Parts: sequence; structure tokens; C-alpha cells
Amino acid sequence: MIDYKNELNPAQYDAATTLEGPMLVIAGAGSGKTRTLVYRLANMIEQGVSPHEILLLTFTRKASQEMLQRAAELLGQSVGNITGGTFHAFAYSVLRQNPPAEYEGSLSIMDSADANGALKYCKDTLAIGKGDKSFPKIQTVMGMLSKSRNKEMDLHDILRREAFHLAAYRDDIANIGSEYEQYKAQHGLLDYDDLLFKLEQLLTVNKEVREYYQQRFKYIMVDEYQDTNLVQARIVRLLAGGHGNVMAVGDDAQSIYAFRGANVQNILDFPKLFAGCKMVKLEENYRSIQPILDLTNSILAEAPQAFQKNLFSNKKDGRKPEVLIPLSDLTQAKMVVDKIGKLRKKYKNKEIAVLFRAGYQSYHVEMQLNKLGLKFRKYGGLKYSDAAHVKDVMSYVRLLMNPLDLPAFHRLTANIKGVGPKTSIRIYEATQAEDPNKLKKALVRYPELREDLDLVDSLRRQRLEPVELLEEVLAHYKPKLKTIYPDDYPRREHGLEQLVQIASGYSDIELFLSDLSLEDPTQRQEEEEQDLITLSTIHSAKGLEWDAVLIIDLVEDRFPSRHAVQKADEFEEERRLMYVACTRARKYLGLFVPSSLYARGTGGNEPAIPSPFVRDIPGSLYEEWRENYSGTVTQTARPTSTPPHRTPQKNGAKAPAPSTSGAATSSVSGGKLGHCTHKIFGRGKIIQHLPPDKYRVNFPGFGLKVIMEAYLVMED
DNA sequence: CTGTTTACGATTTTT
DNA sequence: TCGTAAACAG
Repeated sequence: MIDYKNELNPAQYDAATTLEGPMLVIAGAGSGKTRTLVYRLANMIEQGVSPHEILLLTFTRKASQEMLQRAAELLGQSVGNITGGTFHAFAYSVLRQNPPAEYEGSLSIMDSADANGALKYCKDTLAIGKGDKSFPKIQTVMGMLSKSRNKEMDLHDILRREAFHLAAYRDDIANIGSEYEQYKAQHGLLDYDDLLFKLEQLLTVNKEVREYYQQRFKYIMVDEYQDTNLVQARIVRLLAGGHGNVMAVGDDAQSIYAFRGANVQNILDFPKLFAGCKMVKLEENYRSIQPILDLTNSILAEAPQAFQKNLFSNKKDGRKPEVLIPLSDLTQAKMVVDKIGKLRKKYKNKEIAVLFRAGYQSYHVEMQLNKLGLKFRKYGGLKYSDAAHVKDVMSYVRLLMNPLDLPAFHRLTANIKGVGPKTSIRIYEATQAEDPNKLKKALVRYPELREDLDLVDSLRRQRLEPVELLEEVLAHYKPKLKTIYPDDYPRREHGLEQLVQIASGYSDIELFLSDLSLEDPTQRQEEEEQDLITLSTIHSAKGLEWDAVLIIDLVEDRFPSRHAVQKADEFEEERRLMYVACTRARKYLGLFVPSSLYARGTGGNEPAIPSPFVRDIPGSLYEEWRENYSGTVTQTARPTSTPPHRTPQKNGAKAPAPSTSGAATSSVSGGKLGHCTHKIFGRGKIIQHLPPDKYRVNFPGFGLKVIMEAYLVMED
């Protein structure tokens, strides 16, 4: 028997033992949210709930598997067949079992590359934006369309809010969008957004299906609820409609997916949506030492939040977090790796993580780690299944599952000499039109094409296990590898062996296919076993924790990202991102603030401005270390008294460091720079004086600008 | 039309 | 740095 009362705190106990009725759990970072869910799962099983009746929706597949595994350990027995995974994966599995008429026999999931390619194709078909240099990039168009769908707002409003300068292209973008919808319908394709909308539609329209799932899943748990979007919330309501036994878990302070349509309002509205909703707040932090929490609380202090939280820990002792100031982002890498070297004496590799805003920022650190032969694993950035050779191979499989899958067909033909996009589409049409003459001509002209199509046909006739299927495809594809990718085919060949490895864990080819695009199955593979250092984007670090966490590139333009400085809500999301990053740390937190950034254009270094998220931390909450020109690192002397809160420019220690390129700038450390007003941008904070007559000013709502003194009205 | 070269440009985050 | 898009040659 599990002693719930002793092993959980009162709030956790409450959450884990209330099984009936709607419940909202507001779980602060590190407050034992996962633990609570695990105990709740175990409790359900102990109470005799059938695993078949439980639905556990999480943000990643990994998260749900971990929970199920921990619950099993707790119970000392398997938890059985609990349905768990992401909304997207769940949606796909339901759609697969109850295919809407129009998708029977032909249904493929498009990844973002497919979707972009399809959109490009639509744009070209409609001959929109030809030769127009300022026509928005296809990714931009896709971004707008997807945002419009995810936020369920009119494209017009999205453009007005997010990209005013594209207003002139509104009709073009809308037309490309509707062409894209047609394209998908014609070829049995679903993109990520479709999975959710089609599931909602199915559950709404089909009473039988809806009632089946309502009755089947008597208990529903949704993790990371703050990162759900509108349609996901409606799906939850549809599923829980009958009984209302649904628990949403989340933390509004950790909402970091608004950019893809997540709506924090969902978690605020949850109690309204489900009458009689019980609410539990988990506030005690079991993860971090108090000095780290002091710092994270100060980050959050500046943010407006709906659910007040006051994180506290009983681990009072420990070192203050460190702010480390390398001379540049290039020396930052060395400094990071040096730091890791020291931390390794105390912590295991797998308890050390380097976090960053965007995938490319870890580049220099990766080089340095490689140099020293330190092994690491990188999360975020490119996915395994994005690799061209993997997509090549999978396109055979996709085509055999869905003969209409045009993106897959294009991939396949692109590797045939002499066949480009135009020929490819003609051949595709010939196969569809069953025009034997045309097709025959093409087959004669391109012998490779015949081999490819024969292979797909023969695979379709057989009923093979995923591994066998892949072996056949690889036997056919591997010889091509050398000619297609002459420079690095050995590496790719190795990658394909890994693909076979992954496939061996599946008996259902469709599941294998969808997991590859909806979850990253490689993450499971090397799992914990190896003692690897982690490099990760902050987004991919969600829900994880390490003893030691180093965050790099904490300067304006990088973090917050330059794209997010314009609008207040995006800026706040960056702040929450910073909060998420810092709360990953248990014992050590290091913030790296390079003094200058390598400038691609000029080849020199440009001075960098410390991130506002660091500037705004009271100096008493951290220690500061600065790299000297000699390469040594010394602690910055600082006043013993706490500097007044939120007046960072008075703290000389946090001023931007002198530029490495000479006396181009004056330091802010005089503390004289205050605020100023600009005719158009309004009032802003002066960040830096650029002699003789320019200033760098941060205007709320407009971001950083460099302005001539003549246009500014100074305050004293 | 395809394939290659060159120039340019631009860089979030993920299912 | 990388990757993509326009320009050009076959």
C-alpha cells in the first residue's frame, strides 16, 4: 500500500486523491507536479480504475511515458494500457480508428517541410508574387496562416496585429491559403493544425464516436495546460463532457507557446468551463535551493500574473547564482566549457545543462565541447526526421500508405536525374489519370522511376513488418545514397541504420510513421543510459531539471529575441521563458552575459547590451564574475548593500562592458543616463551613449533604437 | 526544363 | 555560417 498522506504534502495529497469531478492544479515550477500526477495515477489503479479508462495528455510523449513508468515503479506492477501522449498523437490515433470518409485509404501527416513545400507549390500554381521581391517569404506566409488558424482569428486581424507591413498582401495570402486547403484535401494530407481541428470536427459531428470516447475515458488528465490552444481546450471539453472527471495541470507563469497559438486564458477559464471545479495550488518548491528561487521570484515579480504564486524551499543554504561576463560571445564558449569542467567535479555530466534561446546559439559551445572530447546531447533545433535521407526513405513508405501523397512523390522523383518539379507533377498526374501512354513514356525515359514505382507497388502488395519494409526500401535506396549525397554519405548511412533500429520497436507501420513526425522517437533511444551533458533550447527543456544550469547569450537581441521586443505580450513571454530556464536549476545557476557579439557583417565585435532580464535582477541576489583581457576571471567587487530595486542603470557593475574594438562607446556606469522622449517613439530608457551624438534607447513597444541626440528630449 | 553557380540574406521557439 | 533564391548555361 502506498502511504499517500506521508509521501505527499497536503496540497499534493488533495490533488492525488480527489478523483471525481473537475480540478485545476496550479503547479509552480518544481512543486512536485509530476510526482502528484504519478501518485494520482497509482491511486486510480489502486482504486480499481481500469487503465483502459484513463487518458493522459502531455506535452511530449516522453513526459507521459516517464509518468507511467514511475507510477508502475510505485505500484510495483505495470500500470497497463493507459492512453498517453500528445494531443496531436492522440488526435491521429482517433482519426485513424474512425477515419472520416474523405480520408479513408489515404491519410498522411505533413511535417513542416512538407507543409512549406505545399504552400510554395500553391503560390507558384496561382502565380502569385512572381518577381515581387518584397513578397513575404513562404515561411512568413505559413506563419501568418497558421497563427490565424491557431488563434482562430481572421487573417486580416493577424496581419494587422503582427505584420502591419504585409497588409497589402492580405488577399494574396488568403488565396494561397485556400489553395493550400484544397491541395491538402486532394492529396489526403493533414498538417499539424488539421489533426486537432479534424478531431474536434469528428467528435462534434459524430455522436457515436463522441459518446464512445466520453464513456471510455472516465478520467482525463491534461498536463501543461497553460500551453494549450483554443481547439485543444474544446477537445478536452468534448471528451470530458459527460462526466467532468478532468484534471488540468499547469502554471500560467510558464506559458511559453503563445507564438504557436497557445492561450494562457485557457487555464484561467478552466474553472468557468467546468462548473464545480476544485482548485489546488502547489507552492512549495522541492527542486531548487532558496538562493536560486530568490532570483527566479525576482524575475517573476515584474510580470503580471493571474494566479499569485510564492515559491519557497526549505533548502535554505547554497551558493547564490552567478552572473558571468565573458568579453565576447566567442570567449563565452570557452568560459562555459571551463565552468562545465569545474562543475564536473561535483556533478555528473547528465546533471549539467546549457540552455539557450535559439538552436544556433549553442554552436560555439558545441565546438569547444568537441575539442575537449566532452560528449553532449542537443535538444531542440533540427529534428532527426528532418534529415533529408530519412525523409527520402520515408517517402517510399508514405507513398505506399497513401498513393495520393504528393509531397512524398516529389521527394521520390527529386532524386531521379533529369526530373525536376515540373516533370514530377506531370508524372504524378499521369499515374492518377491512369493514362497508360504518358506514364509509359515517362517510365521508358526514366528507368529509375520505374524501379521506384515498382518497389512501392510490390511493397503495397506484401504485408510487412516495419523493419522488413525498411530493409527492402534501404536495399533499394542505399546504393543511391552515394550519388545523392557524395560528401557525407557514410554519416547518413549510419543514420539510416538507426532508423531501422527505431522501426524494430514498432509493429504498426502507421504508428511508426506518425511517431516519426509527431514525436521524436530518437529521444527515447539514448535515454539517460549514457552520461551526457545536455544542450537544449529552453522550449525543449520544459519540464526537465538539472543540478547545474548554464544559460548563455543573455543580451539584447538574443534573449529576449530581437523579434520579441516589439510587442508587450511577446516581451512578457520572453520573460516567462527566462523564468522557465532559471527554474530548471537545482543547485547551481550560471547566467552568461557576453560583453560583445561577433558581428557577421563587419567581421568585428559589437558591444552587447545585457538582457533586461539580468539587468533587472537586484544585485544582492547573485555574484558576478568578469573575464579579463588576459583570459582570467575575477569576481566583481560590489556594494554590500542591496541596490534599490529596478534601477539597474545605477548599478555600475551591470553596465555594458567596454567595447573590445576601442573607445567607440562610453560606459553607462556613470549612472547619468536616464530617460528621454522621442517624437514618434515616446518615452524610453537610454541604454547607451554612442559618441559623439547618438544614443541607444529602449522604447517600450518599439524596442531598441539608435537615435541622434538632436531628435531626443532628455530628462534629467 | 533541369542542373549548376553565384549571390545574397538572414537567422525563434515546436507539434 | 548556412541555406535558399535568383541567374545562367546546357
